[in-house]
Amino acid sequence: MNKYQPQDIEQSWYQRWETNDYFAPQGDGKPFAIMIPPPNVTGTLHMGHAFQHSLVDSIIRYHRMKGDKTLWQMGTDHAGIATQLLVTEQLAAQGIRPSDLGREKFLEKVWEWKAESGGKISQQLRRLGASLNWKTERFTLDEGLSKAVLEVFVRLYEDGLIYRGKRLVNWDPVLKTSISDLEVESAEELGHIWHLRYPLTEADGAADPEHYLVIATTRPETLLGDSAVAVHPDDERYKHLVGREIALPLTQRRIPIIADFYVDREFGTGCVKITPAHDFNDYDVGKRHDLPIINILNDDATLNTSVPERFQGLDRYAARTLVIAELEALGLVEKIEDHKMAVPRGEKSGVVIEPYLSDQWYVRIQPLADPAIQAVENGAIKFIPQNTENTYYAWMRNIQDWCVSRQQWWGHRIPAWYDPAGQVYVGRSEAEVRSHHGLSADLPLTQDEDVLDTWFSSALWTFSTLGWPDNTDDLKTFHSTDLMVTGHDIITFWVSRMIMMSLKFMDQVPFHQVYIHGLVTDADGQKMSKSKGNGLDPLDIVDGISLDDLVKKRTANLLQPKMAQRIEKATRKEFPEGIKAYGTDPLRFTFYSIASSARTVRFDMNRVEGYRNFCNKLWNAANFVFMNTQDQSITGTLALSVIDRWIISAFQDTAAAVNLAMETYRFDLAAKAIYEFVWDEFCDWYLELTKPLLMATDVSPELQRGARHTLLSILEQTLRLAHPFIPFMTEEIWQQIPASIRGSGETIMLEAFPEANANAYDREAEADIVWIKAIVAGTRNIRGEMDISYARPIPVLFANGSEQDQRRLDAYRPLLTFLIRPERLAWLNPGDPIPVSATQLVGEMQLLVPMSGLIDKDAELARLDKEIVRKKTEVERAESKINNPSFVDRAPVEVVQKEKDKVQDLGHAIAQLQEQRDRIASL
RNA sequence: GGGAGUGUAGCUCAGUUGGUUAGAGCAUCGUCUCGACAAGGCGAGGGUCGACGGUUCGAAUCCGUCCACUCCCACCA
Repeated sequence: MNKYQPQDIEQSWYQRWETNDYFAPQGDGKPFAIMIPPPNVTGTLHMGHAFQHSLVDSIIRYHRMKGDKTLWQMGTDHAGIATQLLVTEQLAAQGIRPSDLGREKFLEKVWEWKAESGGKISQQLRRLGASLNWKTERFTLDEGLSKAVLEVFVRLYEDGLIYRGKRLVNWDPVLKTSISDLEVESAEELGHIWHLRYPLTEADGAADPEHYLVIATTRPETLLGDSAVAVHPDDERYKHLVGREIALPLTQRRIPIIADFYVDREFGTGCVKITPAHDFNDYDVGKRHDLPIINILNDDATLNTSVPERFQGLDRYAARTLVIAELEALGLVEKIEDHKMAVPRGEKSGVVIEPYLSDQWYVRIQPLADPAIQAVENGAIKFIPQNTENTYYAWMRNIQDWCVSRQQWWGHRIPAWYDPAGQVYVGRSEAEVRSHHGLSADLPLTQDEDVLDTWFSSALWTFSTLGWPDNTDDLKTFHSTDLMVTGHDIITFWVSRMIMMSLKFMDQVPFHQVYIHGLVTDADGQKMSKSKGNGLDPLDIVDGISLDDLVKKRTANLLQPKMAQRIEKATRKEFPEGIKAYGTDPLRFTFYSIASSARTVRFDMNRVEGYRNFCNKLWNAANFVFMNTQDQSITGTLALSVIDRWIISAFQDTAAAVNLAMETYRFDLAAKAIYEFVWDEFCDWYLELTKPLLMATDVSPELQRGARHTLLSILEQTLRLAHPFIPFMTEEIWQQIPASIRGSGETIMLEAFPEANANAYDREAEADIVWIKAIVAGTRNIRGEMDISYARPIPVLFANGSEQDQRRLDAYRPLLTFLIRPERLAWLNPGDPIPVSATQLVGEMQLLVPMSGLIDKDAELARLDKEIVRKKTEVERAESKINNPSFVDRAPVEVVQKEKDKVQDLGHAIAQLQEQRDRIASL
């Protein structure tokens, strides 16, 4: 075998798997299905994806190997706003505006773009090794899914669960569309708060220059849309003014002073301007007091015709400047203060969001939410880890009607038509609408211009991908699906809506379990993001990237070009030599290792390096196995030595641990169990212990065959156990295992996943190996501490041993000789003279290395002292427990006995060591 | 303001229902090219488990208070 070079083996295997259709559900096993959270069709793979899909792939491969009829459903999302924005930007670069093209031409461009770049993420998923069923790949805007969307919308409408209404929504003035609460991100920003004087009116209605209320606002331009000033009903300062009027500056309007409990007396002056059309709270106040709702904005956040002419057409911020200037001229600005406040920005556009009054479609959510809450409460759906269900409950128990219309072009167009009188008809098509409502053919109907929120179609994902509304075989077989794997940020957007829609239309939960994984951050715990320039492309870890290319990638297309320099500096510091090509398997193994139940997982390149080393270790171990088994007989009568029986036994523990870890989604523990078995047991001990056996000339052929067989067999089983995590290299090595061991299967992917075999445990062999390890470790410790080269043979003597010790020494002398390189191994009988020696204890037995010429007296004294002190502190601790009557009384008998045994054993040990120490000291 | 989480070795993290000498990887120090592997072998050092109190025979683990950090939701104009 060659050196371990992941890039040599990974690509070709994936192609073979896919060509041979190994990813398709097969067999008669229990169905097991996971739907991929559909990535944006025009997107690229980021670390979060790579992490998530690696986790899912291991689960899928695990179930497939277990014999389940396993489906990992592939699909992509049309990602309405994001994709339309992307294409709009592309066109802008060519100097084209969407409005120049018109709806249809623009959509053609988007489909073109999808055709061009839509395959990218699929290719990246293949590089990751994701065993998705490509053959049934779906797209949220394909024909079938569009049919499902239409069906759902119409049925909801017919059930009275969809309605149209004029409300305040979050409005993105750049994208010119409504967006959902969830797509608004608030961050603290520094701004100002203006304290403005609002003059009271005099009896004749004119402004009273002497008497005014001071109101505080962060948005002075909205003054132009004020309908009232509110005070707290119990506020003694203002009680007498309720009912009087304000002469609203800059306008000719007079507005009332009202009393409402919404007002916080402690804040500012206790007077609040009320602008119902431009603030969610004010909107509610306005409703309660039947105030006029004065919309002062156009859809691009310029001021409209309901304000005085000089403000019309100004952008909201230009208007703010002018409003303040005029108020100052009038002497109505009391003061301006710096102010920290949460500013809502559009997730996609980054622009400040306006509450904006517009006509929108809504889903009446409560009737859908109630059963969805129950499904989690009664355990039909389980969240893992369980506390993540709090996020779900918090959202669902406070849920607001869902605004599902978007003023976009790219998406599912709302199936509603209007006649000239404004009457609305909802149906599956214009033809259906006409026939259903008996409309004459010459009545002109125009379809609603809006499209649906992207999450509307995603909400149907678990069943629409399987063919719903048709009752297909796939739907019957795989729904409800078994597991949904996603990040906690997506619980509200998606998980909750899938549960609601699936219960409504399938009368089934969409999935039985939801595994919520942590968020991948950089090594400093910072969220990876384009704007911070700290993101990593998973494929750059697989394939490697030069420092210059990495810098280029991170600083390209920044929203804030100013950041480029800082990002470049940080990147050059963090990756002075770029990133090496580590390969997919090591990257994947890293993901499993860091996937504990923590809410954030830091991605640390050092760990990738460590797990690359692990893969290399396994590779080289396989190399060793093949070297020692090729052209050698492995069939015929076999005899298993103690080391064979031990490693077989140890493997069962590992298999049990990995199975348990997979059932509980503890990928880190699965990875750890495999890592430790391969490295610490198989490589460090088993391979070493087989060497003397395989090289010996005086050992029976049966035993040698047994060792060769076990080498191959344990390697083969280990490969199967590790396959869900490191699929490529396990396949590559597995293919080289002789068919007499591995069977005639075509691929490791479809072989059985190992389970612990209760009959294969051999505790006796395990105990013997523990003994051998202790002997070897004892001499190694003396060698290491005394600085005795491994090349120099040392005499090793055993004193005070039991019969069992002697039996073991006789049996394992060749093994020990190989591992220890002693000058001799000698058993001392009681009464034999004991030379002054460096000493290690193995149970009661003393392992002695005579000091003559080898060992420094002071060094050995120091070594013994250290050991004696260590044992003494331990014995003291145990003794204090035993001497405590309440411990002896109350602790379980076996715990007490354990402490007593410990004191006794340690007592003997200390006595022996002390004796040795005294002898050496007296030299 | 409401909710959740985290704090264990220099760094990143395990630690399963309270009973281990508190572990691992990386890093550090020493040493070794011995028949798979220097992307390696062997040996070693390193922690009053955030702080304080409580429950208990016994606390990293359970409870309370506090400190520090993180995230989510709702936001005071």
